[in-house]
Amino acid sequence: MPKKELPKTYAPAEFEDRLYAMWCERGYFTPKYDPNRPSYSMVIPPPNVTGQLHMGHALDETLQDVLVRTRRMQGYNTLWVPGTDHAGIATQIKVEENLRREKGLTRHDVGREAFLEMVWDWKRQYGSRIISQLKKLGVSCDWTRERFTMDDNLSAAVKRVFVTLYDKGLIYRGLRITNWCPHCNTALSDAEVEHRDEEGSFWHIRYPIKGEEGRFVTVATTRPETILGDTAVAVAPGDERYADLVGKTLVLPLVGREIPVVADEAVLPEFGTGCVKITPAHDPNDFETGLRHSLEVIHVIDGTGKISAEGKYFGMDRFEARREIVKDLDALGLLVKIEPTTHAVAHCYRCASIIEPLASKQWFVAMKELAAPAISAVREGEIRYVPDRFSKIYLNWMENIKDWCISRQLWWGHRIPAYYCQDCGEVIVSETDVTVCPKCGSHAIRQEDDVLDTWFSSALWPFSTLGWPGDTEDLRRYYPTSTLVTGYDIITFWVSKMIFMGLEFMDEKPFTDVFIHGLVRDAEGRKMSKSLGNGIDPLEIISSYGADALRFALATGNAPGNDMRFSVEKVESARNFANKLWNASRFVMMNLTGDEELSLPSDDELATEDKWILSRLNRLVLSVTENLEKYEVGVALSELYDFIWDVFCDWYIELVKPRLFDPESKSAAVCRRVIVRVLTDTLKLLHPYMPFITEEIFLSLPHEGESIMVAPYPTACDAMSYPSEEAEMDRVIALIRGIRFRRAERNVPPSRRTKLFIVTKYPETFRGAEAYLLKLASASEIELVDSYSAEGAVSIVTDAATVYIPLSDLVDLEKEKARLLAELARIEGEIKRTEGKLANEGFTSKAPAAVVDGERTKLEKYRATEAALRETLAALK
RNA sequence: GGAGGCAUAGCUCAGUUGGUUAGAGCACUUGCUUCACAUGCAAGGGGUCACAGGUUCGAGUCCUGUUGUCUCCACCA
Repeated sequence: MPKKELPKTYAPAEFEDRLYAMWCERGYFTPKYDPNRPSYSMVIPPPNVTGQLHMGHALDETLQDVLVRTRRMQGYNTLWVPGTDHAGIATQIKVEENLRREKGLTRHDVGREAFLEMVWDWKRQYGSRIISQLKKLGVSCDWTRERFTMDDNLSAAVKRVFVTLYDKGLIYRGLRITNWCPHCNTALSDAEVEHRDEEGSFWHIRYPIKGEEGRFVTVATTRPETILGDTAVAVAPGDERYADLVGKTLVLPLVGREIPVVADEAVLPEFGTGCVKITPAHDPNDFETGLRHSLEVIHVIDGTGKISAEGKYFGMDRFEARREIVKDLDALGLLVKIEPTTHAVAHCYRCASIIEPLASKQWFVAMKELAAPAISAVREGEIRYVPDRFSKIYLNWMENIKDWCISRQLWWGHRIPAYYCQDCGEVIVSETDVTVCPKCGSHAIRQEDDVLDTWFSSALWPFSTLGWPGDTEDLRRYYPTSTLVTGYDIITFWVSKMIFMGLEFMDEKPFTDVFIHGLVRDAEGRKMSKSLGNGIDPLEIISSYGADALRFALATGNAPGNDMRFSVEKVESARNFANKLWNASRFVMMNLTGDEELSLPSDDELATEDKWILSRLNRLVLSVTENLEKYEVGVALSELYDFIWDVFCDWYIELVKPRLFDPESKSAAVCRRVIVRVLTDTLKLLHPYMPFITEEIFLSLPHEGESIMVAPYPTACDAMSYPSEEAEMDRVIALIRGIRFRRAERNVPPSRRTKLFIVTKYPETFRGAEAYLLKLASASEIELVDSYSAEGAVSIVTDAATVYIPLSDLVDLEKEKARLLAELARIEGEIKRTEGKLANEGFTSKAPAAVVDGERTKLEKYRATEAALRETLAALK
């Protein structure tokens, strides 16, 4: 392998795109299936096809890529399926807005066919944008398997599922109150509605009792305009105040309709006036009440939010009508009072319009039967949420589930495969187009106009992307998938639906682990949003700092499931880390001959610090691997950070510089092999997090294989464990730190090198450490002595050694004594505490042996330090 | 109304089944143009782990309550 050199500065823009193109060209992202190896598969949570990459995606994809790249290096058949979602409402609204802006037209002006063609055009134009943005992040999805929820095969899956559920009686069509958005002009599922507390008014209105001149019933309402659709007034069954009213007839003000007073258990006597006006067509509770009392359903507001009831208010906007009606009631003397109140108002999650509850015919999935296995799969641990607390959220929702409204009055989406015979009224549900009525033979067939909820198709994503309803190799190899990575905000929308659909149609869970992460917030903790304008564009971060720095910033410093604050400072810090690694690698390369053997030297050739770093590396491998198994992505990464920066750069490299600067020596040759191994293994561990920089360095180092991406992941082994060398180096490091501290405290300039007199019971260790002390502790000379007169010297006492630095000009005898006494007092405190612990029966008998041993070792060290301190103090007198 | 999260250094956050003297990054102080890196090196200061009880040999960690804060769910007209 020829010697290569890295450019002086870390400039990610110069190699990230090049490396990504190389990986793609070589097909590394596409698994080469080996039946003897286990599979690890994931499906991407499909971003909206017309969307743009935001920080939430960046976090989600980074975490997935970390898992996938690790498994791939570990030798699994690793598949990560990418794709996009057609995102019904979001996409349709975008195209509609475009149409209005450019041509001043609505979708109705151009018609269904032409409009859909426009959406497809839009999709063709912008659908690849989010994909290319994902690629900038470095994600290792198998692009040969890219899917779209409206691909032919995925649409076929949707039809198959719809028809099957319908045939089983689990899909039905019914008149229900649905959340209607007058702006988007469609029904919404409960999940698509956001409730916000708002200031409003409580209007108390009198309804005259028929035949009893001057007697009224007073109702309280927050929506007086719905009075037009009232078909009853209800009171609580046991309410004595109104017991005599039940069964009487009221005359509806402004309308004149006669309506009954009924007793209904849904009424809370203590709330409002205890009398509730019932508007079955425009309120979910009232609808239910209406069913119980066979009340008429009278629509008075249409889908655009305008009054549809004949009469004075016809055609008015609902809020205008409200004002008019209140005014008119007041004029009639029927308005008793207006009470200010706060109440939850439903808004469309897309356009924020106030939702109008509307009774209409919609398609529903009956959820009870489907939910049961989905509940037990999680309850029995077949599917595991990480962190576990999210299973509570899931179960709570699943156990209280209501039927799922799946029809949407949109054009963009999967058109419901139901057909109506115009002649005999037959409803036909079929996977194939229907042109003839099977019942009456009529050709007057019309397909349902509505399309399905977007989540209907994404619920099938884990198996539809693998080829279902076909019987494919991919399904056999990669289903169920291993891990689903997503944010907690989408558990009820999506995760839950995949679970019951997977169990129903595959007879098997769609994934084993659900790894949940939090939301990315801005530096002030606010949600990033377009309207606030506080969003940070991941692509801008990538172009200024590199994808690796962004990935690092997102993957570190927060625990699973917790929200994180994102700031440019974090990215800068990540970039600095990359730069550190870059420069350490440059240093290593500068000192290589380029033809180093990649095997490690034998044990007896290794220096103490070599064994120390190899042993530390071995522990790092173990710990990083274990943490990744537990999805402790952030912990694993911070361990890598500490190892690379503190252990490798600040200590190992500094320790071995003298050896490397004498390139002809045998010792240098040994060191070169060790340092290449340590750096390479560290790069491999880091690669899943920072794929680009690690690849760029890996390829510049002497290496085996053509890419770090497909290099085997390091494994820990006992042969690489050197506990006694670790202990030895720790003694030396502790002493060097002590010397540096005292020198800094005494303001000894770095240029002033000093002789060290060392008293120790580990003479071999410190004789062997002479070179380290000369270099890292600004020593001019080392002498091991049996004792030393402390006068005129600064002393450093550790449990392993006492060092005296003759600095008579800088030493204040009294201060030195006071310092040693303070140190002694502290150590004595520690001894007392530790002794107390060890004298405690309960502790020694109940605590684990390792903990007790730890305390004993500690005590020994304290005692050694105490003895050394006393000796030094004695020598001072 | 129900459920859940969070509360640890000036700031942002780690702290994995309870077990050394509670950690990191940023910020701060001091000293360094040391030939990989000033996007750096060395050293340092800084915490009553929100509060009150409890369990335990031992609690930042487990339990109960209180306070503050955020989020989700929910039809009180």
